[in-house]
Amino acid sequence: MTVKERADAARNRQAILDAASALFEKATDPMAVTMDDVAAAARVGKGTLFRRFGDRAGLLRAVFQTRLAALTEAIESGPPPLGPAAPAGERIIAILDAIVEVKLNNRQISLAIEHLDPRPAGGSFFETPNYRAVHALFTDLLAEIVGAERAMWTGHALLSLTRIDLIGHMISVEGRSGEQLRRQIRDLAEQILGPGAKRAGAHPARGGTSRGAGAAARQDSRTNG
Amino acid sequence: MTVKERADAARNRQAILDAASALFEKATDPMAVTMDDVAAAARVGKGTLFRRFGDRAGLLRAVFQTRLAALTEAIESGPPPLGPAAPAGERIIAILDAIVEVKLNNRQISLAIEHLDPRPAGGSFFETPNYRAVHALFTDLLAEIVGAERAMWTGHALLSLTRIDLIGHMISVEGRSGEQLRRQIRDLAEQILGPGAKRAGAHPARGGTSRGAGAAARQDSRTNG
DNA sequence: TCCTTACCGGACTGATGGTCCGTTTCGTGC
DNA sequence: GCACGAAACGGACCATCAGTCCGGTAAGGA
Repeated sequence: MTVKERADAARNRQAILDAASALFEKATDPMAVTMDDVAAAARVGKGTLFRRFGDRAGLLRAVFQTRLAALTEAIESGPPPLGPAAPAGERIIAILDAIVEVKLNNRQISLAIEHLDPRPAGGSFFETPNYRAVHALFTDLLAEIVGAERAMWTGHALLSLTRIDLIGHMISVEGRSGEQLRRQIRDLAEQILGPGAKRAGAHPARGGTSRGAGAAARQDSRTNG
Repeated sequence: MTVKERADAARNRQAILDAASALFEKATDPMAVTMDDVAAAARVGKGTLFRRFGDRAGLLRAVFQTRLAALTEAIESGPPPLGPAAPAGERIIAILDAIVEVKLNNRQISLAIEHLDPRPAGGSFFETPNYRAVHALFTDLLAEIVGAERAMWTGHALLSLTRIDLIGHMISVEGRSGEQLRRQIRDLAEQILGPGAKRAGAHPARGGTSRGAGAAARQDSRTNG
């Protein structure tokens, strides 16, 4: 971003994102979409593909990021219940639910992303910028509800309810509906948050993120993927 | 098992299991242990390896099964709190804790198993005999505690707390101790089970698994892997 | 001891992520 | 317009593996 991206480069980036997006949408098995497929569909050489996105993981994350744009925006600066003005408990539940919704609408890509090899240094999904950001936000919000001591772990636990392979299994194999599922997650989350959920953080300090809540909430909260 | 396995076949099977076991133990990255490595270490040809175990997944499961033998036995017919005589709530928590323990003691293999490609039909980890069995058992026990309606989902939720990638992340990246972690899981599980945990199923019908509890408890409960 | 049959092993294949480098295109200074 | 260096392009090429094939071997019953 220091210098302007060349026109052909920009064009190709977009072509690749579009092609990949379409391919994953169609695919019934995300692992079946190969890098060659994407390159071919985008009418671009493999070299180009890899230079722009580094590796398969980079491409997947880039594609997913576009699907998250709206949610990210809503969390960062939208109105309640997703936005910063919402009471902590409600906000957590709303975000959790929104994450599930996005994942359901983008099942293949989500699956591919959560299933990436933990091999490449710092790639274990939990170290993804997306995951770290939501988890940081959750930790922050949870501190008010379950106490700082349990906040981090509770954050992980809540997010683990949204894992796409589990969700996918319940839908495909157990025959549940998306609605049913979201309600169940919601209910369990409420139980985990406990009776304190409705009380705590009922009204954050006027005028934005002050207090401790600032630390995590300030960093961009690209959503968990 | 219809006819007796030939002597050399048995010898090779054992050699392969031992070699694989050792390799995974040593490895820092489970995906780095290739089938060729295993074959070489076991002093056996690849053909032999694949005929015996079918594919990588089969080998991994076979190896893991050996690590689970004790726990499986304890759950199926051991004394409380793991065995059938324990009150449902306590039993669930004990099993959950034991699963975490086993996974921690076999981190590499666990990681490899939970990270298998969902591609091959019926391979999504949730459809693994191991997972299905524990989940069935949990569902059965949970019916008494949270009601039949929520039993299945609660079972999944509890088991998702034991996923090795999450656990591994908390230990390696967040620097938690195994003890700390097990306590946290235990606490959260108790909260999820709710106040009913201690009450329900306090004493199973005398003389073994009668009533509804039988259905799932009866099938061998190789533990979640 | 002989013969059938299951077993063995390692060369070979196919798929795929990722690299290399000669060629092409962009964008800027003249 | 034009020339030119930098940046981007593209697809042949490479390395790595899971999984297959089949000629050779040896277990173990008759």
